[in-house]
Amino acid sequence: MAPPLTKRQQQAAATAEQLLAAAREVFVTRGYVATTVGAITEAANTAHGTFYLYFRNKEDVFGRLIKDVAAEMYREAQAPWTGDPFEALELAIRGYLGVFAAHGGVWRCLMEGLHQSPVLEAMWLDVRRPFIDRIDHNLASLVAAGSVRELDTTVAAHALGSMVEWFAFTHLVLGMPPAERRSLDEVAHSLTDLWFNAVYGRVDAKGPRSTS
Amino acid sequence: MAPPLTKRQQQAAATAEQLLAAAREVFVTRGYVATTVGAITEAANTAHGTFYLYFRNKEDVFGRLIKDVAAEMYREAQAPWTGDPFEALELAIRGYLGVFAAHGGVWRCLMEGLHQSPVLEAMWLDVRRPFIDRIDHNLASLVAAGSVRELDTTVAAHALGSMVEWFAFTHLVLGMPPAERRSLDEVAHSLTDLWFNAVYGRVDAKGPRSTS
Amino acid sequence: MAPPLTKRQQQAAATAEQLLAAAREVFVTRGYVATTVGAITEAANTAHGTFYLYFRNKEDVFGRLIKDVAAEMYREAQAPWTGDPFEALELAIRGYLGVFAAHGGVWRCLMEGLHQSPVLEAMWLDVRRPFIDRIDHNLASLVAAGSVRELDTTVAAHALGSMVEWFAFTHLVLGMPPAERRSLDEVAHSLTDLWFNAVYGRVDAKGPRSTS
Amino acid sequence: MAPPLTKRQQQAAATAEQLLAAAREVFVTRGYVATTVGAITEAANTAHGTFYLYFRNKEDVFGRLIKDVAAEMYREAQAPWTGDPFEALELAIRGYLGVFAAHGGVWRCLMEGLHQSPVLEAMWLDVRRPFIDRIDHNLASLVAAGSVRELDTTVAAHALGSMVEWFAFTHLVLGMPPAERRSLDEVAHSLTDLWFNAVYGRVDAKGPRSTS
DNA sequence: TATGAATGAGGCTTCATTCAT
DNA sequence: GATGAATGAAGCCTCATTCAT
Repeated sequence: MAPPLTKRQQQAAATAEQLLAAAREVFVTRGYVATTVGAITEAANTAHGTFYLYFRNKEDVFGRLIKDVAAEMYREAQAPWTGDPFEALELAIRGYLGVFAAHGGVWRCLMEGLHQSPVLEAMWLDVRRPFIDRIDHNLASLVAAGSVRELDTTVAAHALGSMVEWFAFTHLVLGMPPAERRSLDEVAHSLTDLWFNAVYGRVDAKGPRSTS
Repeated sequence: MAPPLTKRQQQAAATAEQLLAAAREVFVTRGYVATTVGAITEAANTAHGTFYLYFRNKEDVFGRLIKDVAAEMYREAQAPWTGDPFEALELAIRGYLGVFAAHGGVWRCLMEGLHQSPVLEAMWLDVRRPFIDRIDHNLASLVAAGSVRELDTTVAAHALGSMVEWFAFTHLVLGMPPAERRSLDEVAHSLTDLWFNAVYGRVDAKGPRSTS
Repeated sequence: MAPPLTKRQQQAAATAEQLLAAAREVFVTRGYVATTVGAITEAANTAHGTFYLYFRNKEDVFGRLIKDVAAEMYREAQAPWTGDPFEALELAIRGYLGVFAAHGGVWRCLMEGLHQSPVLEAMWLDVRRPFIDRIDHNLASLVAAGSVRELDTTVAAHALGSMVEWFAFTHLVLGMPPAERRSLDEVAHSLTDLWFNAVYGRVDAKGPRSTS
Repeated sequence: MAPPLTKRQQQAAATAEQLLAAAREVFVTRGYVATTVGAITEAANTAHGTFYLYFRNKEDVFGRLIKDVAAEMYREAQAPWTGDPFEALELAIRGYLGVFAAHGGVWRCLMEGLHQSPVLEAMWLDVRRPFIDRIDHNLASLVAAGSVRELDTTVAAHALGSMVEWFAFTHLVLGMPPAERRSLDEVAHSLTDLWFNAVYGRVDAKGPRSTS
């Protein structure tokens, strides 16, 4: 099954891995812009030139890292979404926040790199898309089933995704105040509450008075 | 009251203004990282060295710009919030989106610069705070008045603010798809609908199952 | 007579040939300086290191190529030089121009490489020498036979050789204007006319004034 | 008349001159390809970065040098071309050879650089053109006056120019044998003799027999 | 023989910052 | 105040060459 690797190929793979790991390390600690190829090779204990055997440049390594890391993160963040809707949602949001808290450095770097090249921007949007699409799909099912009011599911999916994502970023990565005084569980509960009402709410546009 | 300015001081003030304007221009078109002091002085038609008479470095000018520009933008984005709650909210959100659409370059640069130094990060959070605080305050009033259910108004304020902010950024600045097929008004309406229900919703956690 | 080659030796010879052919190809298309060992091995479909099994470095391969290629070209350019002197000369010159036109890339590279190392310079001069010597020899015969005036045949040989060579290079390789509007035959005729008169001319230094 | 230069401008001009002189020195001794910006600034006793204040890169300095130096050389090589035609021609050729002998290093470098970029190639052709044009023009006058037979003056001008140029290069710069045993005067005389006969010759194409 | 991963020297270019004018 | 020439550190990238497999 596994292609038989020669010793050379193993060596090479190991070097690539070493560089990738070093790159991740350096990116996380110094940020995207401040990271230099020299810093990466130094951390990887390889010659400077070795880097260019495996990557075209900084953007290139970062791109590969994004694909690996971000995909892994969005995956990790996806709870099963079965059983009681509220609980399922809460679990998912809690998972997402957990990932953010655990991989803050990566996330911060990703958010930074995003601005440094159209390629990385596109890459990020690509990695993020499935996450949003999943929300969209779920909302569409609910609307189709008549469980929730008519709504523009695509905009809603992006908006709700953005809510959690940007809240998580500003609080868990940038460390804004509320996060400090509340547990992840409390925050997750609040976010779920908002999301849940935003979706299942029956308040019509003319105001709260008509609420059942 | 105002101390009479000497000719020199007027000159100096004019030069500073010139540099500031040029910096804004350059930051917006090239982005934070790609902007160089040389590009700014060139755009300002001043000598390279003149820059350092007024600013310590790039971070310094940018900091001053943030204070001016971002504050102005968050201010511009604030509708009066009177009359019918839904309409007031919609107006506010619509205003916010409008500002984003109009000043995309500034926002993009702001979001980018944010990641380039702790000082700028703090500055951005400072500029942003009043915007969130205002939401928090409004929510708190509603809760106090019993108009809406009990909720963690601070977390909610951050979450809702994040929702609009990050949605606006990804769509109006990065140009994600939904924005292309919907008018600002439509998007504003959808966001308002979500926000409104999130706040005024009465769906309790155990509820939706019974609504289906 | 020929020592029977082992399988290995055949292999090796084939590889060397492959590299040589690839080198020629690459040199012609990229020029001497721009050619890298990597480009050669890539074109030859061999490992990078294999190159060093057969050549010391770029200069080395190029040297061998010169010997093969340039000698072949100078040979190709030599018409038999029998029969009517003018026609023989014209044929020879026409042949020379033809070779230049056909192998422009090789010449260009040769002329370039020439400047990159004393060794290559000497090599080129060596390859070129027979070509000049032949002219010298022919001129000497003519002088000895009294068919042409006394002249420094060696200088004349170099001068006339240079005339054709450099004209051919500037026009057929660098593409200077006259070449574009004249056929090779026309140019060859003009050159032959000049050469012929230069050699067979009887105009003495004091003469032309009386011809006017 | 002279624009009054401030001290600063004088300084700057001096630096530029320093760099230019250093560049010339380095180019001549190391050749075009082997010359590095670092070597130039070192020779000029300036910081590495200073170079880029005055030139875009190596090609750029070289281009400016060509314009200065080569033009100067072609100019120096132009004798008045009056009085006795043979003597005038001999003088011109002698001057040309003298220039080559004196500025061999520059010429060698020029011939080398020529191959390293289309821009430099074009530049060389431009500098050279007037030299060829002048010959063409003179030949055309002679033909018009009936002093010489009908001939393709343009091709002849290029050919004769090439003869002297390439002979000079191979002998005075590359140091081919004949130059070592003959004085510049002797060589000039031989070249003039060839040129003169090539132009004023009346030998018709069918061979020496019909010569007057 | 052949391979190709690894090395590291070397050249290029940009720019923030200083300082004499 | 304003100028702009000069500096030199810092990053980028390429390649010739070696050597263990």
